[in-house]
Amino acid sequence: MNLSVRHMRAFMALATLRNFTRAAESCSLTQSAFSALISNLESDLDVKLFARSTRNVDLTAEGRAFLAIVSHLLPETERALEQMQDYVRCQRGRVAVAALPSVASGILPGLIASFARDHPGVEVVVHDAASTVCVDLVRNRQVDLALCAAVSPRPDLLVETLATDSFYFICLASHRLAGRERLAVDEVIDEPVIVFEPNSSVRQHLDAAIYPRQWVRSRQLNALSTAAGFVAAGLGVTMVPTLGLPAFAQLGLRAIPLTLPLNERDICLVRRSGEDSSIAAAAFIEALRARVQDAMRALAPEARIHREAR
Amino acid sequence: MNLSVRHMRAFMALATLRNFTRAAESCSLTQSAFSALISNLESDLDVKLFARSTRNVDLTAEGRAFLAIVSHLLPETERALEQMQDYVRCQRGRVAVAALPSVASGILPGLIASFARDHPGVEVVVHDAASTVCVDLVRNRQVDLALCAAVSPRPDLLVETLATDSFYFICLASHRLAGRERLAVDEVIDEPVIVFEPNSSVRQHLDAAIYPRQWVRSRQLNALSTAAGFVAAGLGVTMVPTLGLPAFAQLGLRAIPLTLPLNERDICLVRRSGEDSSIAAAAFIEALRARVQDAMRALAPEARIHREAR
DNA sequence: GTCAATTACGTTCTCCGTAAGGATG
DNA sequence: CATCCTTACGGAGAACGTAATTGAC
Repeated sequence: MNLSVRHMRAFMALATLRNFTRAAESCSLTQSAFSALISNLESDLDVKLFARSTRNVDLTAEGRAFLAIVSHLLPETERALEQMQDYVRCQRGRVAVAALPSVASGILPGLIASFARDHPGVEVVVHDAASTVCVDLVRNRQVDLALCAAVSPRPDLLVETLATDSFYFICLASHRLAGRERLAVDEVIDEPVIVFEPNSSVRQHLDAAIYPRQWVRSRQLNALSTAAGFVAAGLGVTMVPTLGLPAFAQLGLRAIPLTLPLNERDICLVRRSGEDSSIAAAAFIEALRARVQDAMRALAPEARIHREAR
Repeated sequence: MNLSVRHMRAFMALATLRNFTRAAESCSLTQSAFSALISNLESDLDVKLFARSTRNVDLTAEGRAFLAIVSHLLPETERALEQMQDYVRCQRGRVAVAALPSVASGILPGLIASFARDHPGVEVVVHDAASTVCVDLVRNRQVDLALCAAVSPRPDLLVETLATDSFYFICLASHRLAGRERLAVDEVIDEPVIVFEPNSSVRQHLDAAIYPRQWVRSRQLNALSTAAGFVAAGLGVTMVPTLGLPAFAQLGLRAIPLTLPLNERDICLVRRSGEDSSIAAAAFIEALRARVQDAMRALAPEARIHREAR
């Protein structure tokens, strides 16, 4: 016995309308095809479900029992199919994303908000972590994708550069370099700077950028916002990429574009290779590709000044 | 989309075994047919459910969602089909029977007990009522069948005589006729008898049997058991059919076969014509036909004496 | 080279629609 | 005779099996 949704729909139509001709219409079938369908259902179940005279159609006792069953089963089945269509239309699902703290705070909020508008019902979970942790989360299948700094190529990973980020020198408006439009590395190399922890991707990029030279370190901190407080309090200067700028958006601070030997820091999308993304994850990646560059441009102080000028 | 049990079973098999060849076997299909089946399911749902390399089969994210759905839906559907099979195998259902009190108390208990052994899960409901009420219950579809006295033929009723019943003269062992093997109507016509209510089928048959003559009525009662008490207390004699004898099975009472002009009282099966019985009702009727005569013979005092003698 | 899934292809069976048949009011 | 369900029949498409093909270890 191979009961199908078609069988149940036909049965329900006939049980409700008690008329083959109209039930057939409601199923978009000819009366004869519909008759055969019901007849097959009956012989498959090995039960007469309808007592039909040429003039009247009525449920048998067993037909009433089947009606009681199908009344529950059919809606449940159709709900299940609807649910699957929601996955296909990307109105249901789950995307887990690992991201560097700067990415998570800088561009994900706006991006997730607009993704949620297009795909209500899709849950987006964000893990913020350092680059190496992000990559491990991808490899362990704890997340669908990661947004982090460039990683060494591995056969099980698919890495794609989504955007490039550049660095800014952060100081008080009263600092001697505060009036400059752009700075070169040699102009700031002797400045004691507030640096971040060695495993942060910002620190790693900055260290690598001037290797084998080294920065003059005044302090070492963890969070961007802490560094912002220190700079605002006149306790030093620092350097951060565009994505880190929102933490420094407070009065009295200047962010000046900085030219480094290794000037661009890649923001990469990392996935497992040889594995298709879920529909929801694919849609999220599509949204990322479409909007990451714009989102980053919006964070640059030039853009901000431009916006304020309007 | 026409999801069927076959689809769900195939999906569950593959999701469980993660191997096309073995899943195909478990569904009694060749590997190629099974592959096509899964492929059709995917294209019907418009979702890739399995990520397959030539070496490995794994669920996709959407496949896992479908698994969660089907894990509930399939067992429920199979339970529903099982339930229908129970109706077919007559292990589930309901039979409503209307019967004369004498039938209900005389032969139905044993018959229902043996029917229940063969058909556990089938509920048998008994309405005991006078013949005319029984017939109305059938016509109003409140019961599937009635066991009652002969009724005047109607086009909407199907009447079948299942058994014939004969009458007995009931008296104390000390009564002047107590020693007789058989009595004729003339021998008891002048005896004041305890009669039953005019609409009882026993009364109607007894009155009709000697029409236009009439019985000498000493008392009029309703229940057989009441009459038995009266006779045992020496308050009179009465006459009942075989089916009424169990109520008089007490010490000191004699039941003597009586020959009346209208000697046989038909016990009829009454159904609605032009309508098939439910499977359960049909089985009950079958059991009735097979066992009613034996059940009635077992009630006759001759049989009882015979049993006691062994 | 072997195991496992897909593709190719011919047969069979099912499903559907047109059209004729039969029962009932 | 009009209505409504069933049966008859032919064609389109689906399902299945055999067998060849592709791909990964």
